[in-house]
Amino acid sequence: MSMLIIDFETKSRCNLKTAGAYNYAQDESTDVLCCSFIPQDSNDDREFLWYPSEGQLPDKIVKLIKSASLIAAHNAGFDRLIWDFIAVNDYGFPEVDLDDWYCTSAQMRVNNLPASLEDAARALNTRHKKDHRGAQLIRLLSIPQKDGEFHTTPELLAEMGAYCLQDSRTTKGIVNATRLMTQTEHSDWLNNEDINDRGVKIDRPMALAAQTYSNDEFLEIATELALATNGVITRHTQSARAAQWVVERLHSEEARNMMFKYVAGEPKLTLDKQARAALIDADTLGTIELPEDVFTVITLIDEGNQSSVSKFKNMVLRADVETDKVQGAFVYAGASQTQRYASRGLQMHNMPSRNLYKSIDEAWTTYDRMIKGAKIDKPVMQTLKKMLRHAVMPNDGELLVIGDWTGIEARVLPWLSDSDGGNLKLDKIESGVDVYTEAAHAIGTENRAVGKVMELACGYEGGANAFKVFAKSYGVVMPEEDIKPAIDKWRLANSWVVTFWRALESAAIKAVQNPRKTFSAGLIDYMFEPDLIEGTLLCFLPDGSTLQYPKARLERDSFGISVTALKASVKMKADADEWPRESLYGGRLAGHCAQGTAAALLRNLISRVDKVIAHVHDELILSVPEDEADDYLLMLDDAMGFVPDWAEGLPLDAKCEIAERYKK
DNA sequence: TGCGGCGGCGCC
DNA sequence: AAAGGGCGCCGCCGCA
Repeated sequence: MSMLIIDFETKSRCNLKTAGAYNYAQDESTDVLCCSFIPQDSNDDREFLWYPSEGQLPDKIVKLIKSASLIAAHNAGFDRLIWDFIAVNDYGFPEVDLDDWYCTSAQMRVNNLPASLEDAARALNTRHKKDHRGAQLIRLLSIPQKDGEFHTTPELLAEMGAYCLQDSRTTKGIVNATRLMTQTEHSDWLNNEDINDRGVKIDRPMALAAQTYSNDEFLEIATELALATNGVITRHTQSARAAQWVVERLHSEEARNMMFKYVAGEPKLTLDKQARAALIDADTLGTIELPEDVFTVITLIDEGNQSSVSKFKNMVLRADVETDKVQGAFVYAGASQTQRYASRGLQMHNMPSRNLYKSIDEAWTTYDRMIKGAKIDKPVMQTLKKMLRHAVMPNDGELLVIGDWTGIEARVLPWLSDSDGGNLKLDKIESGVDVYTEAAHAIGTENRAVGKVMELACGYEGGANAFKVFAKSYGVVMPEEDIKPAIDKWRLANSWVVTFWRALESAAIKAVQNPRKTFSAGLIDYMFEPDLIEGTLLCFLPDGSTLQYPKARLERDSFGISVTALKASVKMKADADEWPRESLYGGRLAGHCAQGTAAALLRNLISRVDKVIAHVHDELILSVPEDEADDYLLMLDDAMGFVPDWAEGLPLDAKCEIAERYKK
């Protein structure tokens, strides 16, 4: 295998960040500034740099490309588009098959390292100092200047070339300091590129109308806020100011206490959604009395705080002008701890799903009003929020087929534990026993909601805090002194999971103590590889895929020894000298294994199913020709119920439906 | 003016 | 045995 690392620097009038890579690459103003080529082989120190001013790509580089088995780039999705849309047509670059692309950022993510070149290099200590000049050069050369023209200074271009080469050297460094993607990972990455190319069609007129409504509403809210607060608060987003303003106007200690949340044990003043709900509820019940202006302010902030509405804006900015499709929304292994997918740009993974319209007819009624610009139900922001999913639509002449796995993680966790108690739980789930009611009984209550909160909050070693967070969102109230005993009772009734936490933790510790030997917990295997990334703890999931914990080591704290490792998702602070770390206690390991295995199931499903346009962790969305929708529905139902060889004994069940619009 | 940190909010 | 975990985006705010 010979890999050629390439890197484009480009310029454009199109805003890459807001328009996305697909629009950027196809914008007529987009052009190449330079491109670097470096073989990945550490024994091969050739380097090539090409500028468009040299004319067509020289033969020796064309030969180099043709002799390479893979073309690698950091965020190869971007370089692939520049290559296909610009370099092949304008500069004689040879065509490269999709299958021959390789993404080094994806390689960082499968190694559980930060995705960006800069951060991956910092985490690996291969390059410490942030390259401010690089960012400066991008501002100088890649975007139009104030006069609307681009700099063409040869000196600056030469500096950009050097910067481009340096990036490729850094890429070569991090590629060779970490594990390459396996064939399966590479093929899953390619499947993701396919989905990104396909795109998600959005309803442009509806998204545009939504923006008009929300702009008007934001203005109105701002005016009323300023009026109610004498100009102290001028926007609903001024959270610190609003919290201060409100707390100063509360009469009772009890009311003020509702405005504190605890972060790492420290009390913090907040006027977040839960604090607002608590204040309003207590006022309604009469246990506290809110001054009228405070009530007004809280209500206004509630109405304004529908951040999801900004997705309408993203849809319009990112949709292709001709096809109305948003491409490139998914990131393979974007969640590096668990290898779940992430979604960016038009973030498909956090569309509002609660308190939506009960029937699609109600949604269509609102839709008609929106398209006409007529009045829609108040509060306006809530109405728009309800409509957001429906702005995602099938391709022309097609229908959506949506499938949703039932309680996937609640099944995966007991299955992974490979225990009698876990199997009993699976049997109950399969035979339709209501596990929430049962959990309620286990802790001595008939209240099913309490049981639900216990099940959701406790599976990953969550304590009283976790319980409270879930309890609030499900409207469950439990006296403080009852919480801890309830958790203890739940753990007693689910001792298989407590055993599994301890087993995972112990296997991880033993693995680090005994390099290259395998230690099991349930269906999970751990092994420590001392020569990978300063020592990496490998976690093998049942499908053979791995979760990685780089720079793993044993650390002693007040409770004893535990494994700690680099935490990719927390950004290293500018003045820090080591990348942030995390402690791998049993509950956290269990969470990673359950999410990771669910993600493995989804990847497996995606590799078997055609016409996928989107997915949301346990949900798959296809766009299929209308007259084939019934067939695809049956197919998807089968595909989602199919249990791969490696998952024998795991019951899978899905709800699938045909829909004219995306919905919950 | 640009940035990094942080609070807030949405989802599974 | 203490600990929910995993994300991305938006806007504010303080600092350089």
